[in-house]
Amino acid sequence: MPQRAESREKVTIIEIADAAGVSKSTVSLVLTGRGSVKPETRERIRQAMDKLGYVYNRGAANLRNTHSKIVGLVLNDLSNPFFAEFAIGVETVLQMAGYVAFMANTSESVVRQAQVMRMMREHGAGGIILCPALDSTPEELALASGQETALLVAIRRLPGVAASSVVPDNVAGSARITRHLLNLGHRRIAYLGGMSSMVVRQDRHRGFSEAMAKAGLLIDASLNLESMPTRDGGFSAMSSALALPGRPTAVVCYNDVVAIGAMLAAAKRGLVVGRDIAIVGFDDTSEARHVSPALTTIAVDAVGLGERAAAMLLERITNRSAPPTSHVGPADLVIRESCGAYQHALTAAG
Amino acid sequence: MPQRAESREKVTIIEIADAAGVSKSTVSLVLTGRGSVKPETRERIRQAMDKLGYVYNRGAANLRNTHSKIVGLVLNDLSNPFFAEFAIGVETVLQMAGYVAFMANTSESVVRQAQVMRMMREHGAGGIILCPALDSTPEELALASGQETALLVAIRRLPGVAASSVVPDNVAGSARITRHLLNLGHRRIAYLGGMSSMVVRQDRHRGFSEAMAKAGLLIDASLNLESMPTRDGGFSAMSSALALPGRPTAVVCYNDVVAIGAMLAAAKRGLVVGRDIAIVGFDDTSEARHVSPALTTIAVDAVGLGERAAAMLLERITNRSAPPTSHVGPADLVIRESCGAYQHALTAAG
DNA sequence: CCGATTTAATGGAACGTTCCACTTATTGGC
DNA sequence: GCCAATAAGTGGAACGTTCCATTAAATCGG
Repeated sequence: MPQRAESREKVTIIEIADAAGVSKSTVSLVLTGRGSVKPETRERIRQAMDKLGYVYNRGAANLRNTHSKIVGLVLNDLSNPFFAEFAIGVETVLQMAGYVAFMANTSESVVRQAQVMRMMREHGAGGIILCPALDSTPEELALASGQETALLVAIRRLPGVAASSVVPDNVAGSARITRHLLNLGHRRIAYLGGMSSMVVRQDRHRGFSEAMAKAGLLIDASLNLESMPTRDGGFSAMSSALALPGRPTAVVCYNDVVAIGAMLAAAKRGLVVGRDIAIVGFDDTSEARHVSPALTTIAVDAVGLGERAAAMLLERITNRSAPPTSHVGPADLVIRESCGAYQHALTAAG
Repeated sequence: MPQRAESREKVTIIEIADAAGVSKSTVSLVLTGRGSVKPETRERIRQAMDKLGYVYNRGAANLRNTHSKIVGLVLNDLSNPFFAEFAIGVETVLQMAGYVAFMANTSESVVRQAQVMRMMREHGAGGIILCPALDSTPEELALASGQETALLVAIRRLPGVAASSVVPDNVAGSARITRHLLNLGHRRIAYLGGMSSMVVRQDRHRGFSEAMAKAGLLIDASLNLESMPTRDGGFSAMSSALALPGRPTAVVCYNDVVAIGAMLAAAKRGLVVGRDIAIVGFDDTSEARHVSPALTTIAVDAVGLGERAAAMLLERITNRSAPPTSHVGPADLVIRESCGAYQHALTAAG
């Protein structure tokens, strides 16, 4: 009866060597596939490993190697499906390359972030993909990741940090969706949600402003409303917006979850979204598709960004001393119901 | 200017010792906090570590230790918000205890699952929390986790595997929501979605059957419809159900995502969910709350299950040789709109 | 002021690998 | 049949820690 694990204590390369009647060096050779070993011997060693239930000890190997096949993935908010999808993309590519991911969730806490990054370095991670927590500073990150560990900052750009980066094209996406509303005839457009201290908000708002300016429109300062980037935040900011004397006819939201909050607020006031008012989001999370009316938004392909991030990090890990690179991913307009485009088409046709 | 990382190469405990004028043993003492070291000396060592940018090497330490502070978390479907929430719960407890999680997503692939579990063991994980991929067999798992690595199976019960387990009370939850529909006067109730090979489906369907039997109702075999546990699966299964000669007046779905698919199918046939037909789910994902009409479902507290799983695993890791334990979490009825309870109350009152 | 105890610190042998420098066998060219 | 080249395999010194057995110095009770 072969293939039976029957070990009590940890079985090592040396016991395999004894069982197969070779030296530990030879076992190491078949483990790493490096030297040349007679097929017959290789087979004998393989069988000994199966029989004794051998488990390769990467910790010990890395002690000599330096090359660890571990990558850290630090997420600011795993409960947000957008980041979950991003993580899936990252993981797929890493697994393909034989790497394993240390995944951690910071819940927007910079102290947790520092903790987990330190942990990852201590475990010998060759690189870290970081979606930084809200108040991350470049200084912190500089010392949280030494030059042993390649750093890649994703999703949230972090000016002033020497690392690779992967972000969606927030400016272009925001400009795109704003133009869409302008094309539908809207002139009084609000920008709603997110705090202006957030870099992503700054980028998206810039896209909005540029599109408005290009259309020759002034921006009414009262139509720029901040909020927490949550459903509740969107709800209350939208409530304020609707109480304004000059109520907007269209609203560009910071992201989908804010937009959905805003939609609820509008509905509560008896407005039919897509007819009485246009509301659009950003991200194209799966919720955007299934909310009613379905949300017009900007798709940024979270999975694709994750894959790209992983690929770029691996490149930088293997090809050490390559300079940090940046990638800006596409941001595509997805027209659904909440912008009233179909309503509009109908009116125009009839 | 203190606190400056200025290392080119990896700095070790020995260099710290030299810099602080002590032996490596003393540095190890302050690192582990074990022996008694003069506060003054401790401080000197701490400063040397800061100045040289020392990073503790856990791989090397574990070589002696055996105790690794790594726990693996293997998820079958991270894109499902339910598992993302579960993961958050797990991670919170692990981080609190100074552990770090190796998180991996198998996308229901048993070969990926085997790969990542092997990887985790190779990295010296002290335990693994596993949400098993669909066709996992007890045999595979037995050899995928040796007796070095404590195994805890979560969410999906796996009969015949010697491991701790944490699952929600699927039978009771399903019975509960079925009784709710019976109380609303429904008699012709379908069970929809999931494949009957899935243990979770078996448990949930059993709860359904028992509640029906207790109400003295026979189950019409044509009203037990399988489907993939996805939105599309729910959609097509519901379409078939509606084409049936004796159409059901209520539908108990395998989970929320199937239920949402079913709702779409019903809406497409011109039925108003919650008035013309009752549809209920299971899990209480965040989508259930925000879909329209809001979904009546069973809440199982994914985060809580995750926390519990992590706590139980840690217990078993530290208190080695403790026998495997099981936990069955609560499953509470959440009444919203899709079951028509409000409609029903209205009718009853008027 | 002595022996016993406590405190503070130290070498050095593990831990399980890799990999370099070697040795032996085997093969090939001529 | 000889030399060179290749194939197959081997010891032993790292790698960065921990921890046991010691030592040296300080403290203490009587």
